[in-house]
Amino acid sequence: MIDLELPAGDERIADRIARRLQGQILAGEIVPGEKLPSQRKLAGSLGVSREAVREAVVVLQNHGLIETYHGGGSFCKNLFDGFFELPMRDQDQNSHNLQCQVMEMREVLEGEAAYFAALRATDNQRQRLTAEYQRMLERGSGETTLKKAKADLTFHMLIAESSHHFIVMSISQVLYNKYFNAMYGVLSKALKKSGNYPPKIGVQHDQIYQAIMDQDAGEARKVAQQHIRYTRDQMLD
Amino acid sequence: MIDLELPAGDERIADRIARRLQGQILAGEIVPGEKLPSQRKLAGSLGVSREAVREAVVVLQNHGLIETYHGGGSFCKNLFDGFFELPMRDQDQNSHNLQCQVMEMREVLEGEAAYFAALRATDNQRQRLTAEYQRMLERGSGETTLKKAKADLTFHMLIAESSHHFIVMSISQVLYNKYFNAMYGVLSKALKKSGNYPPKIGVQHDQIYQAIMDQDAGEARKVAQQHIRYTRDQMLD
DNA sequence: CAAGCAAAGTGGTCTGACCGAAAGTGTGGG
DNA sequence: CCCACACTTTCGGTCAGACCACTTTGCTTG
Repeated sequence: MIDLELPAGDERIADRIARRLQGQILAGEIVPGEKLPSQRKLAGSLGVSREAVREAVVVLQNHGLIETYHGGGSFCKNLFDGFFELPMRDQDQNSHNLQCQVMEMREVLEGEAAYFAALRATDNQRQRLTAEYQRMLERGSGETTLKKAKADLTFHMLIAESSHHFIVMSISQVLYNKYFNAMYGVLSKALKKSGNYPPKIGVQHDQIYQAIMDQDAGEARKVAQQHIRYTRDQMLD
Repeated sequence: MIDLELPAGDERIADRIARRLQGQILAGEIVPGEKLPSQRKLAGSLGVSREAVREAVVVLQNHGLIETYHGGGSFCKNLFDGFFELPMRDQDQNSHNLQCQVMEMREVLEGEAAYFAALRATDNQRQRLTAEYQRMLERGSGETTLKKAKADLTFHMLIAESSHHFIVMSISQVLYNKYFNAMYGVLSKALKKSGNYPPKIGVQHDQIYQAIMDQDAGEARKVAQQHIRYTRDQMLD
């Protein structure tokens, strides 16, 4: 029986197993495509119950490290397989719902961020905003959706920082960090609908940029909200 | 026994349960911080084994939606917890700057909360809102400022819950829990200026209440924002 | 009213079992 | 010799019941 008592004893056994297997995968002891030992064998060799192993398997599934087939076994996943199909997975009602909620929050949040950024952005932040905006213009097309999404995120995050508003910034960070996938999904949907990056989005980015530069806070809020609302509408059927 | 056969039958039961619970969380049926039914009760009410429920719980844990404690139960997690951590002493809560920012955030946040509450509040929530509103009316004066602040908080939190908007609810909770002192400070200042509880606040509460009851979402947002803006103005010198 | 203790509630783990799907095995006929 | 078919084994999915450890609750007692 293999010992896995190394970590603190107050950790769930399933998590210890999951960590152990994940370590083996990352260390290359288990190669992508390779079949894992059956749950019963793992349970036996580790000296734990099968349920503990099963919960560990669920953890690794959710981490995207393994795939299991009823009657077939569990297999180490190639992390690059399906890497480019990420946006369309999770097309269930829940993720659609979450995407809606994120965009609804962004509408007011980025409105405020733009408002305060117009009022309080420092010269340095104005320069960085200009630089980032130029980069977005130059690259324009010919980029992957993912890169566009990241550029979009950087632009909006810069605005949030420029707002000098602790709470707006904090919420923006959480939203961007935790729900990037949801936002990315929105962008993908919008892209698939209109064929390519809607030119209107470029115009809206320009309006936001100009309003902030002109220190026209009210206008900045208005166009920022319009921008998010437009993106959200693109997503809806 | 509750039916969860809706999705394709080839999906694991645990995933169906996880999706169901996630839906309830996003829809605001389970509020951040709220305790979930015990695994045994869930298993019983859904007509499945406890192991299936346990695996669903593991899924939601990995999604960061719930937290479970040995012997304590599982709780819906507030995803925004811990992100507003900033070295902040208690007296900082009285800083003019922070109070301003809290009220600025509240203005948009409670606007949205009222908007969605008008659209989606359940009958039960309408009743509770009515009851709470009645209590505020009856007690009117003769209370300490602290109690008024708490009643105010309860009223607004009830609206946030009625929004059935996971993100709006989460942010409201964090704001109310973390910055209650700051909000209390605002109210104190307003009180000291005008001598007593401004009657206009009562009128505004009534407007918000009525708009939600009338399911007039746009009006609800407008008057809620006016209410916060008015309170904030009272605070300013 | 407070402190301490017993009971109930709850998650964590184990055992054993059955089902259906997939994979492996052997046998028969071409 | 190879292929097709049926049988057996293996495997994951689900269920039932049990026991342990920890937390919460509530009641008793000082």
